[in-house]
Amino acid sequence: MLYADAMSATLPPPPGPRPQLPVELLDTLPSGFDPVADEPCLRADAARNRARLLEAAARLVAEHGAAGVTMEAVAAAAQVGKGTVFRRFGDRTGLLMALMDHSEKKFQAALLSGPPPLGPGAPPAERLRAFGLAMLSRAGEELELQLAAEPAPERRYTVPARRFHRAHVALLLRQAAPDADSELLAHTLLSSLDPALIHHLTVQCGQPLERLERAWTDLVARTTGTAPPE
Amino acid sequence: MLYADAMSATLPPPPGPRPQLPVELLDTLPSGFDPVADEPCLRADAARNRARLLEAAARLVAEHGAAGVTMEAVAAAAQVGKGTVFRRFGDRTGLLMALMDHSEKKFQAALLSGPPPLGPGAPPAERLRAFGLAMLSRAGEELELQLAAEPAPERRYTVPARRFHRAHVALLLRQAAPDADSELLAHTLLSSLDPALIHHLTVQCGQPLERLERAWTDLVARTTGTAPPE
DNA sequence: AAACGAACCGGACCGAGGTCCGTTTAAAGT
DNA sequence: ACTTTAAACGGACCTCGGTCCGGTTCGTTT
Repeated sequence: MLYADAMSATLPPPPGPRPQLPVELLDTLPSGFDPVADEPCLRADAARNRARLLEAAARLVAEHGAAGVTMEAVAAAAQVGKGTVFRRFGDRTGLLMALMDHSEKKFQAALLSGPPPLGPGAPPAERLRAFGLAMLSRAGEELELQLAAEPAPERRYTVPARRFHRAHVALLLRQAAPDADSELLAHTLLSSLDPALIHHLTVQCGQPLERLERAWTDLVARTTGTAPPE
Repeated sequence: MLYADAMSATLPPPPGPRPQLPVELLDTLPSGFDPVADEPCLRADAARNRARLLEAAARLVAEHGAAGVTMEAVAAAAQVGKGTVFRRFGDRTGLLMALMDHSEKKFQAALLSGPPPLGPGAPPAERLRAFGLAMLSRAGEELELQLAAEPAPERRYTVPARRFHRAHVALLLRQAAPDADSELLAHTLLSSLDPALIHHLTVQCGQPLERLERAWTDLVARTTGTAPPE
């Protein structure tokens, strides 16, 4: 199942060789859990600092907004050296994405094994519709973080979370629109849920979320050729 | 005509009040041309430095790629102070976009008054198709620059060039798919021509441009409900 | 021609992301 | 307990985008 690949960690294993084990659930599970991958098995101090850093970062977001999350500030707030932040999260984007990891993993779980129509059980077109609505709803909550966490253009489409979403949408499309290029069409559909676009439409243009929801529903109907639900 | 608005200059007039005159063609015309707008009427030294800077920037792109275009390097190469670069172009993104202005203006002219199917005269769905193919072709040429010129997420959808494209696509959609939310659908269609996506698919995934072209054609057909041209 | 003011110039300066490398330390082996 | 080693640490350091402000220049007005 190619889902597994996309489920992988936010941060690519930076140092050392790593036996392939894509699924990483480190901070929802007791440390030392994973019997195969050793990447999540951080040294005691490293794990402690990682937790500290995430907590500090979250606090900074709450207090000063995402723009206030400076690598130096996070390091200071966690009483840790700056280098440690970069070693753990790679770069600012990595840190911000790690901050959203919980929410993302929960979402992915809902897609894979939650109740329909988001999870399996509903017809593909309807699951697609539910997917978009869920994404819009998520954006409503952590839009600022999603914006701030946007990686450089060259990396944007290789972010694990996005690859997962793409694989999910492509899978549904393959069933709902068998004659289309589901891979590329998945890209297109996902693009219309881009946080930057949502921000532009809602915050900058003052459009209500409902309009975006209607547009998504309509888009799904058009591309899959199914009739829109009234 | 709401085209006019989107045709406006790459850089918003930073200092002083400006009588509304949207169309700006400054560097294709002798300076001092515009009888209404005074923004393009730069002082002699300013105009000279602007030209120097653009030339220097273009040379740097040619020699070291877009990544080599450092504001300081450009300033040095143009034998000009760093502050001057920022005064003229606002920021790095502004400079890079100015570098693409010629090509963009030509493209816009082709859309507005060029020969069909890109220009007026062809049925809307076909013009849409031509638009996407033209965008893909353009991306093939100056992809690197387009990537480097990508603005921050909050500004991405307010860039004049993009607003123009959006208005154009929305106009065509209003005819080709009257029952859709043409504004939002325009956003969606445009997103699938995003330089970052094109880069990802062609450079990183090695997909041939033809596949993207087919996907675009198919997408237009699906969303407008018209039959795809065989 | 002289004076005037707005626009422009330039480079010192700042903040933030990211790198580097000498030092420390956790944990595995003896 | 002692050695060893790979990993983690931390903060000095670098680069680059962006700001600021005192000095200069262009174009105009009298």
